[in-house]
Amino acid sequence: MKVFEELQARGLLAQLTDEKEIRDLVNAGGATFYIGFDPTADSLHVGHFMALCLMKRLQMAGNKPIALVGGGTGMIGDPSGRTDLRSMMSDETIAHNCDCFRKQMSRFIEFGTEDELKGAGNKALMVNNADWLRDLNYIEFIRDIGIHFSVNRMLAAECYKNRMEKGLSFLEFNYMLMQSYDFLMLYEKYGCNMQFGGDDQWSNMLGGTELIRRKLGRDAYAMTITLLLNSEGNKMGKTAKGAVWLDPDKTTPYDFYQYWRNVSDADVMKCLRMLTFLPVEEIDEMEHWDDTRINEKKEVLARELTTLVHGEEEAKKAESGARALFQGGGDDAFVPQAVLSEHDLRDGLIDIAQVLVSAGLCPSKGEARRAVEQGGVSVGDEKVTDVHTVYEPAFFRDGVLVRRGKKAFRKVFYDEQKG
RNA sequence: GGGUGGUUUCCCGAGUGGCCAAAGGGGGCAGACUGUAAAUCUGUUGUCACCGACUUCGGUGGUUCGAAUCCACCACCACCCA
Repeated sequence: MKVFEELQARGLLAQLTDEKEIRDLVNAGGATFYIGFDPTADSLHVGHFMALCLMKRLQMAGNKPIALVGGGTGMIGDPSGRTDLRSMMSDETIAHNCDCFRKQMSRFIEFGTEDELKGAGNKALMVNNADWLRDLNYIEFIRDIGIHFSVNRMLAAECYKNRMEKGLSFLEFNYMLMQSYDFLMLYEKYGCNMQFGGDDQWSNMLGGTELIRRKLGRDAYAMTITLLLNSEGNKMGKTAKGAVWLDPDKTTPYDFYQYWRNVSDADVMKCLRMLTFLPVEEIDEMEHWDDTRINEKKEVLARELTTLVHGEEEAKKAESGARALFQGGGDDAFVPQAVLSEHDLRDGLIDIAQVLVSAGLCPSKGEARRAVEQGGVSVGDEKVTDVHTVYEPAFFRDGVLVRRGKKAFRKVFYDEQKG
């Protein structure tokens, strides 16, 4: 199976400007393609994951990837799918975020130099559109680029529609022009003939192919990836606490593993297909597993993805920790830990609410107290029923498993040296 | 530039002088049922030294025994007219 067919089989492809051309180019390894990333945070998250995988797959098939970070467009903010104005960022923040992106992306794709990209190889390149957007001359820009855009057509575009009610500033309205200009620049500089992106980027991407056609009379192609939505129709990778990050300091490998271990039944197969690198045949096979093995599927999903992002060792630890907590067995050395210190003591003792808060299991003592009152807390094997329960620090010397609710665990230690 | 309406707790949204830590819904959390799923039901949802105290209703001042509620100014937003 060639790449294109594989992508298709995994249900990754959403819209394409020219299916036949794209298939031939991509399968022959003849594409130099780019995907844009807005540097809105200092880590990539699950929402970027599919794009990374796509880059990896295409690079493995011999195509040349360009990762474009939107240092320039990031200063404006893409109005697509948003209902409010995105806050602008300082240069330093953007530069820092770009660095972080590069580091994380290196796990997936192989970067090289500019010359390598232009030459025969297919090492990836990372570029920043601030390099050409920043010093644009307004008059020249609107004369050379702006003239090719029809406001009427832009307003009809999906990405601006939902903003028509809420209000859309001229600043943001320019986003499409800049993204189109990016494509044009990359085409001229590196012969970049294809752009990929999330399905919500479709209109912006078309803007680019059209601009290239008008300015240069050449064909360029665009293709979007299906947005990964859960069965409720929301973007995946978001939790109540925010995004699921790829950075282990922002989302621990254990939590990352748990996120996938807990996807709803309805979403498992879709995730396996779209996100993992397991052979399509193997996934097709899993389709026929009977319902009792649903949890097995979830484990496969969680293990595969955690391995991709954090490495095999971390994935094993996360799995082992999870098994220790939920199924007995596994090794509880890998359960997330927390350390209490002298600061947590009151009269030489520590109360249950403080334990929960210090261990990061509850955000406030009020909530901690409530959790206890509602019977959701246990320490060791004992369910805690009294809010006023106190412990000797020595009790935690060798680590005690503290549990809040069904899924939040922490192995708690006491160490007076710490802090 | 002119006019009108608005800014409430995580979100939406009630509240127009004391009975307001503030209705209702969503979301979150906990419990029951389960499969670390979904659905459903129940409880809960500002903070703390939690029978009590403290802080919150765009900002700053003011009126009042007492303000989210009244007044003044400022900021921001939406809609209409130019």
